[in-house]
Amino acid sequence: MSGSRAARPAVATRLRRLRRDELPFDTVRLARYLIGKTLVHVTRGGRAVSGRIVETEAYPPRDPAGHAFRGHTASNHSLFLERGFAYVYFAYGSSFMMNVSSDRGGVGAGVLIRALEPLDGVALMRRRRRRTALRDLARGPGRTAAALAIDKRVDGIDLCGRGPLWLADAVRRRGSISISRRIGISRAVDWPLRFYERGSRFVSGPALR
DNA sequence: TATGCGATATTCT
DNA sequence: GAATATCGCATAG
Repeated sequence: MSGSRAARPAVATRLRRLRRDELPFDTVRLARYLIGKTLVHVTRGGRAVSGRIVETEAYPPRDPAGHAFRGHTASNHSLFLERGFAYVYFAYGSSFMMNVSSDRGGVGAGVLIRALEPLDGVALMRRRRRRTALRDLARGPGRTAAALAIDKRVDGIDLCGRGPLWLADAVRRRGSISISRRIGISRAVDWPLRFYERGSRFVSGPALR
């Protein structure tokens, strides 16, 4: 039931925030780098919700499947920021999705955050996501945004700054990284640009192994 | 577990 | 008007 207010200690708010100079410029390297790191969102009331990043997808410069492919527009502006900013968009009439901008300013590229292993604020995530199993709270990009209450309001925010949404160090050493094709796209479908922690039950897509 | 399908809003054509 | 970096429910096996 939702009455589990056994407030677990907030792990993520004690983690060191990532500095921009630690983030790789290269989109693929950034996508790999982010596996195992922590994403934290503190909303009104100071409640922290966080998770371990277990799945990412790279959308490098000149990628036909990337939202920046047709050039700079008002809606994809955040993809053109320097690395470490949030690009949030709304798709399919129901889901927000978050990217971490990559590469240098003026270059449109980013890393889609596809799945998290919940850490802090599980009760709050459950409330936002309805009665869902722990495994499904943030398994998929739309679910991740919903669980963390990520929407257009945080588009363009600096994930290496002092704002309410940020990237932090890993809570523990990560497992090895597996690679696959990306999910849900129709162009450049064969490019091996999806990365996930091998064996994690919190990864989206068909059950692994 | 796997597959299929409808819903839904924003963006670009 | 078409397409979409998805989700949740339904159904079958």
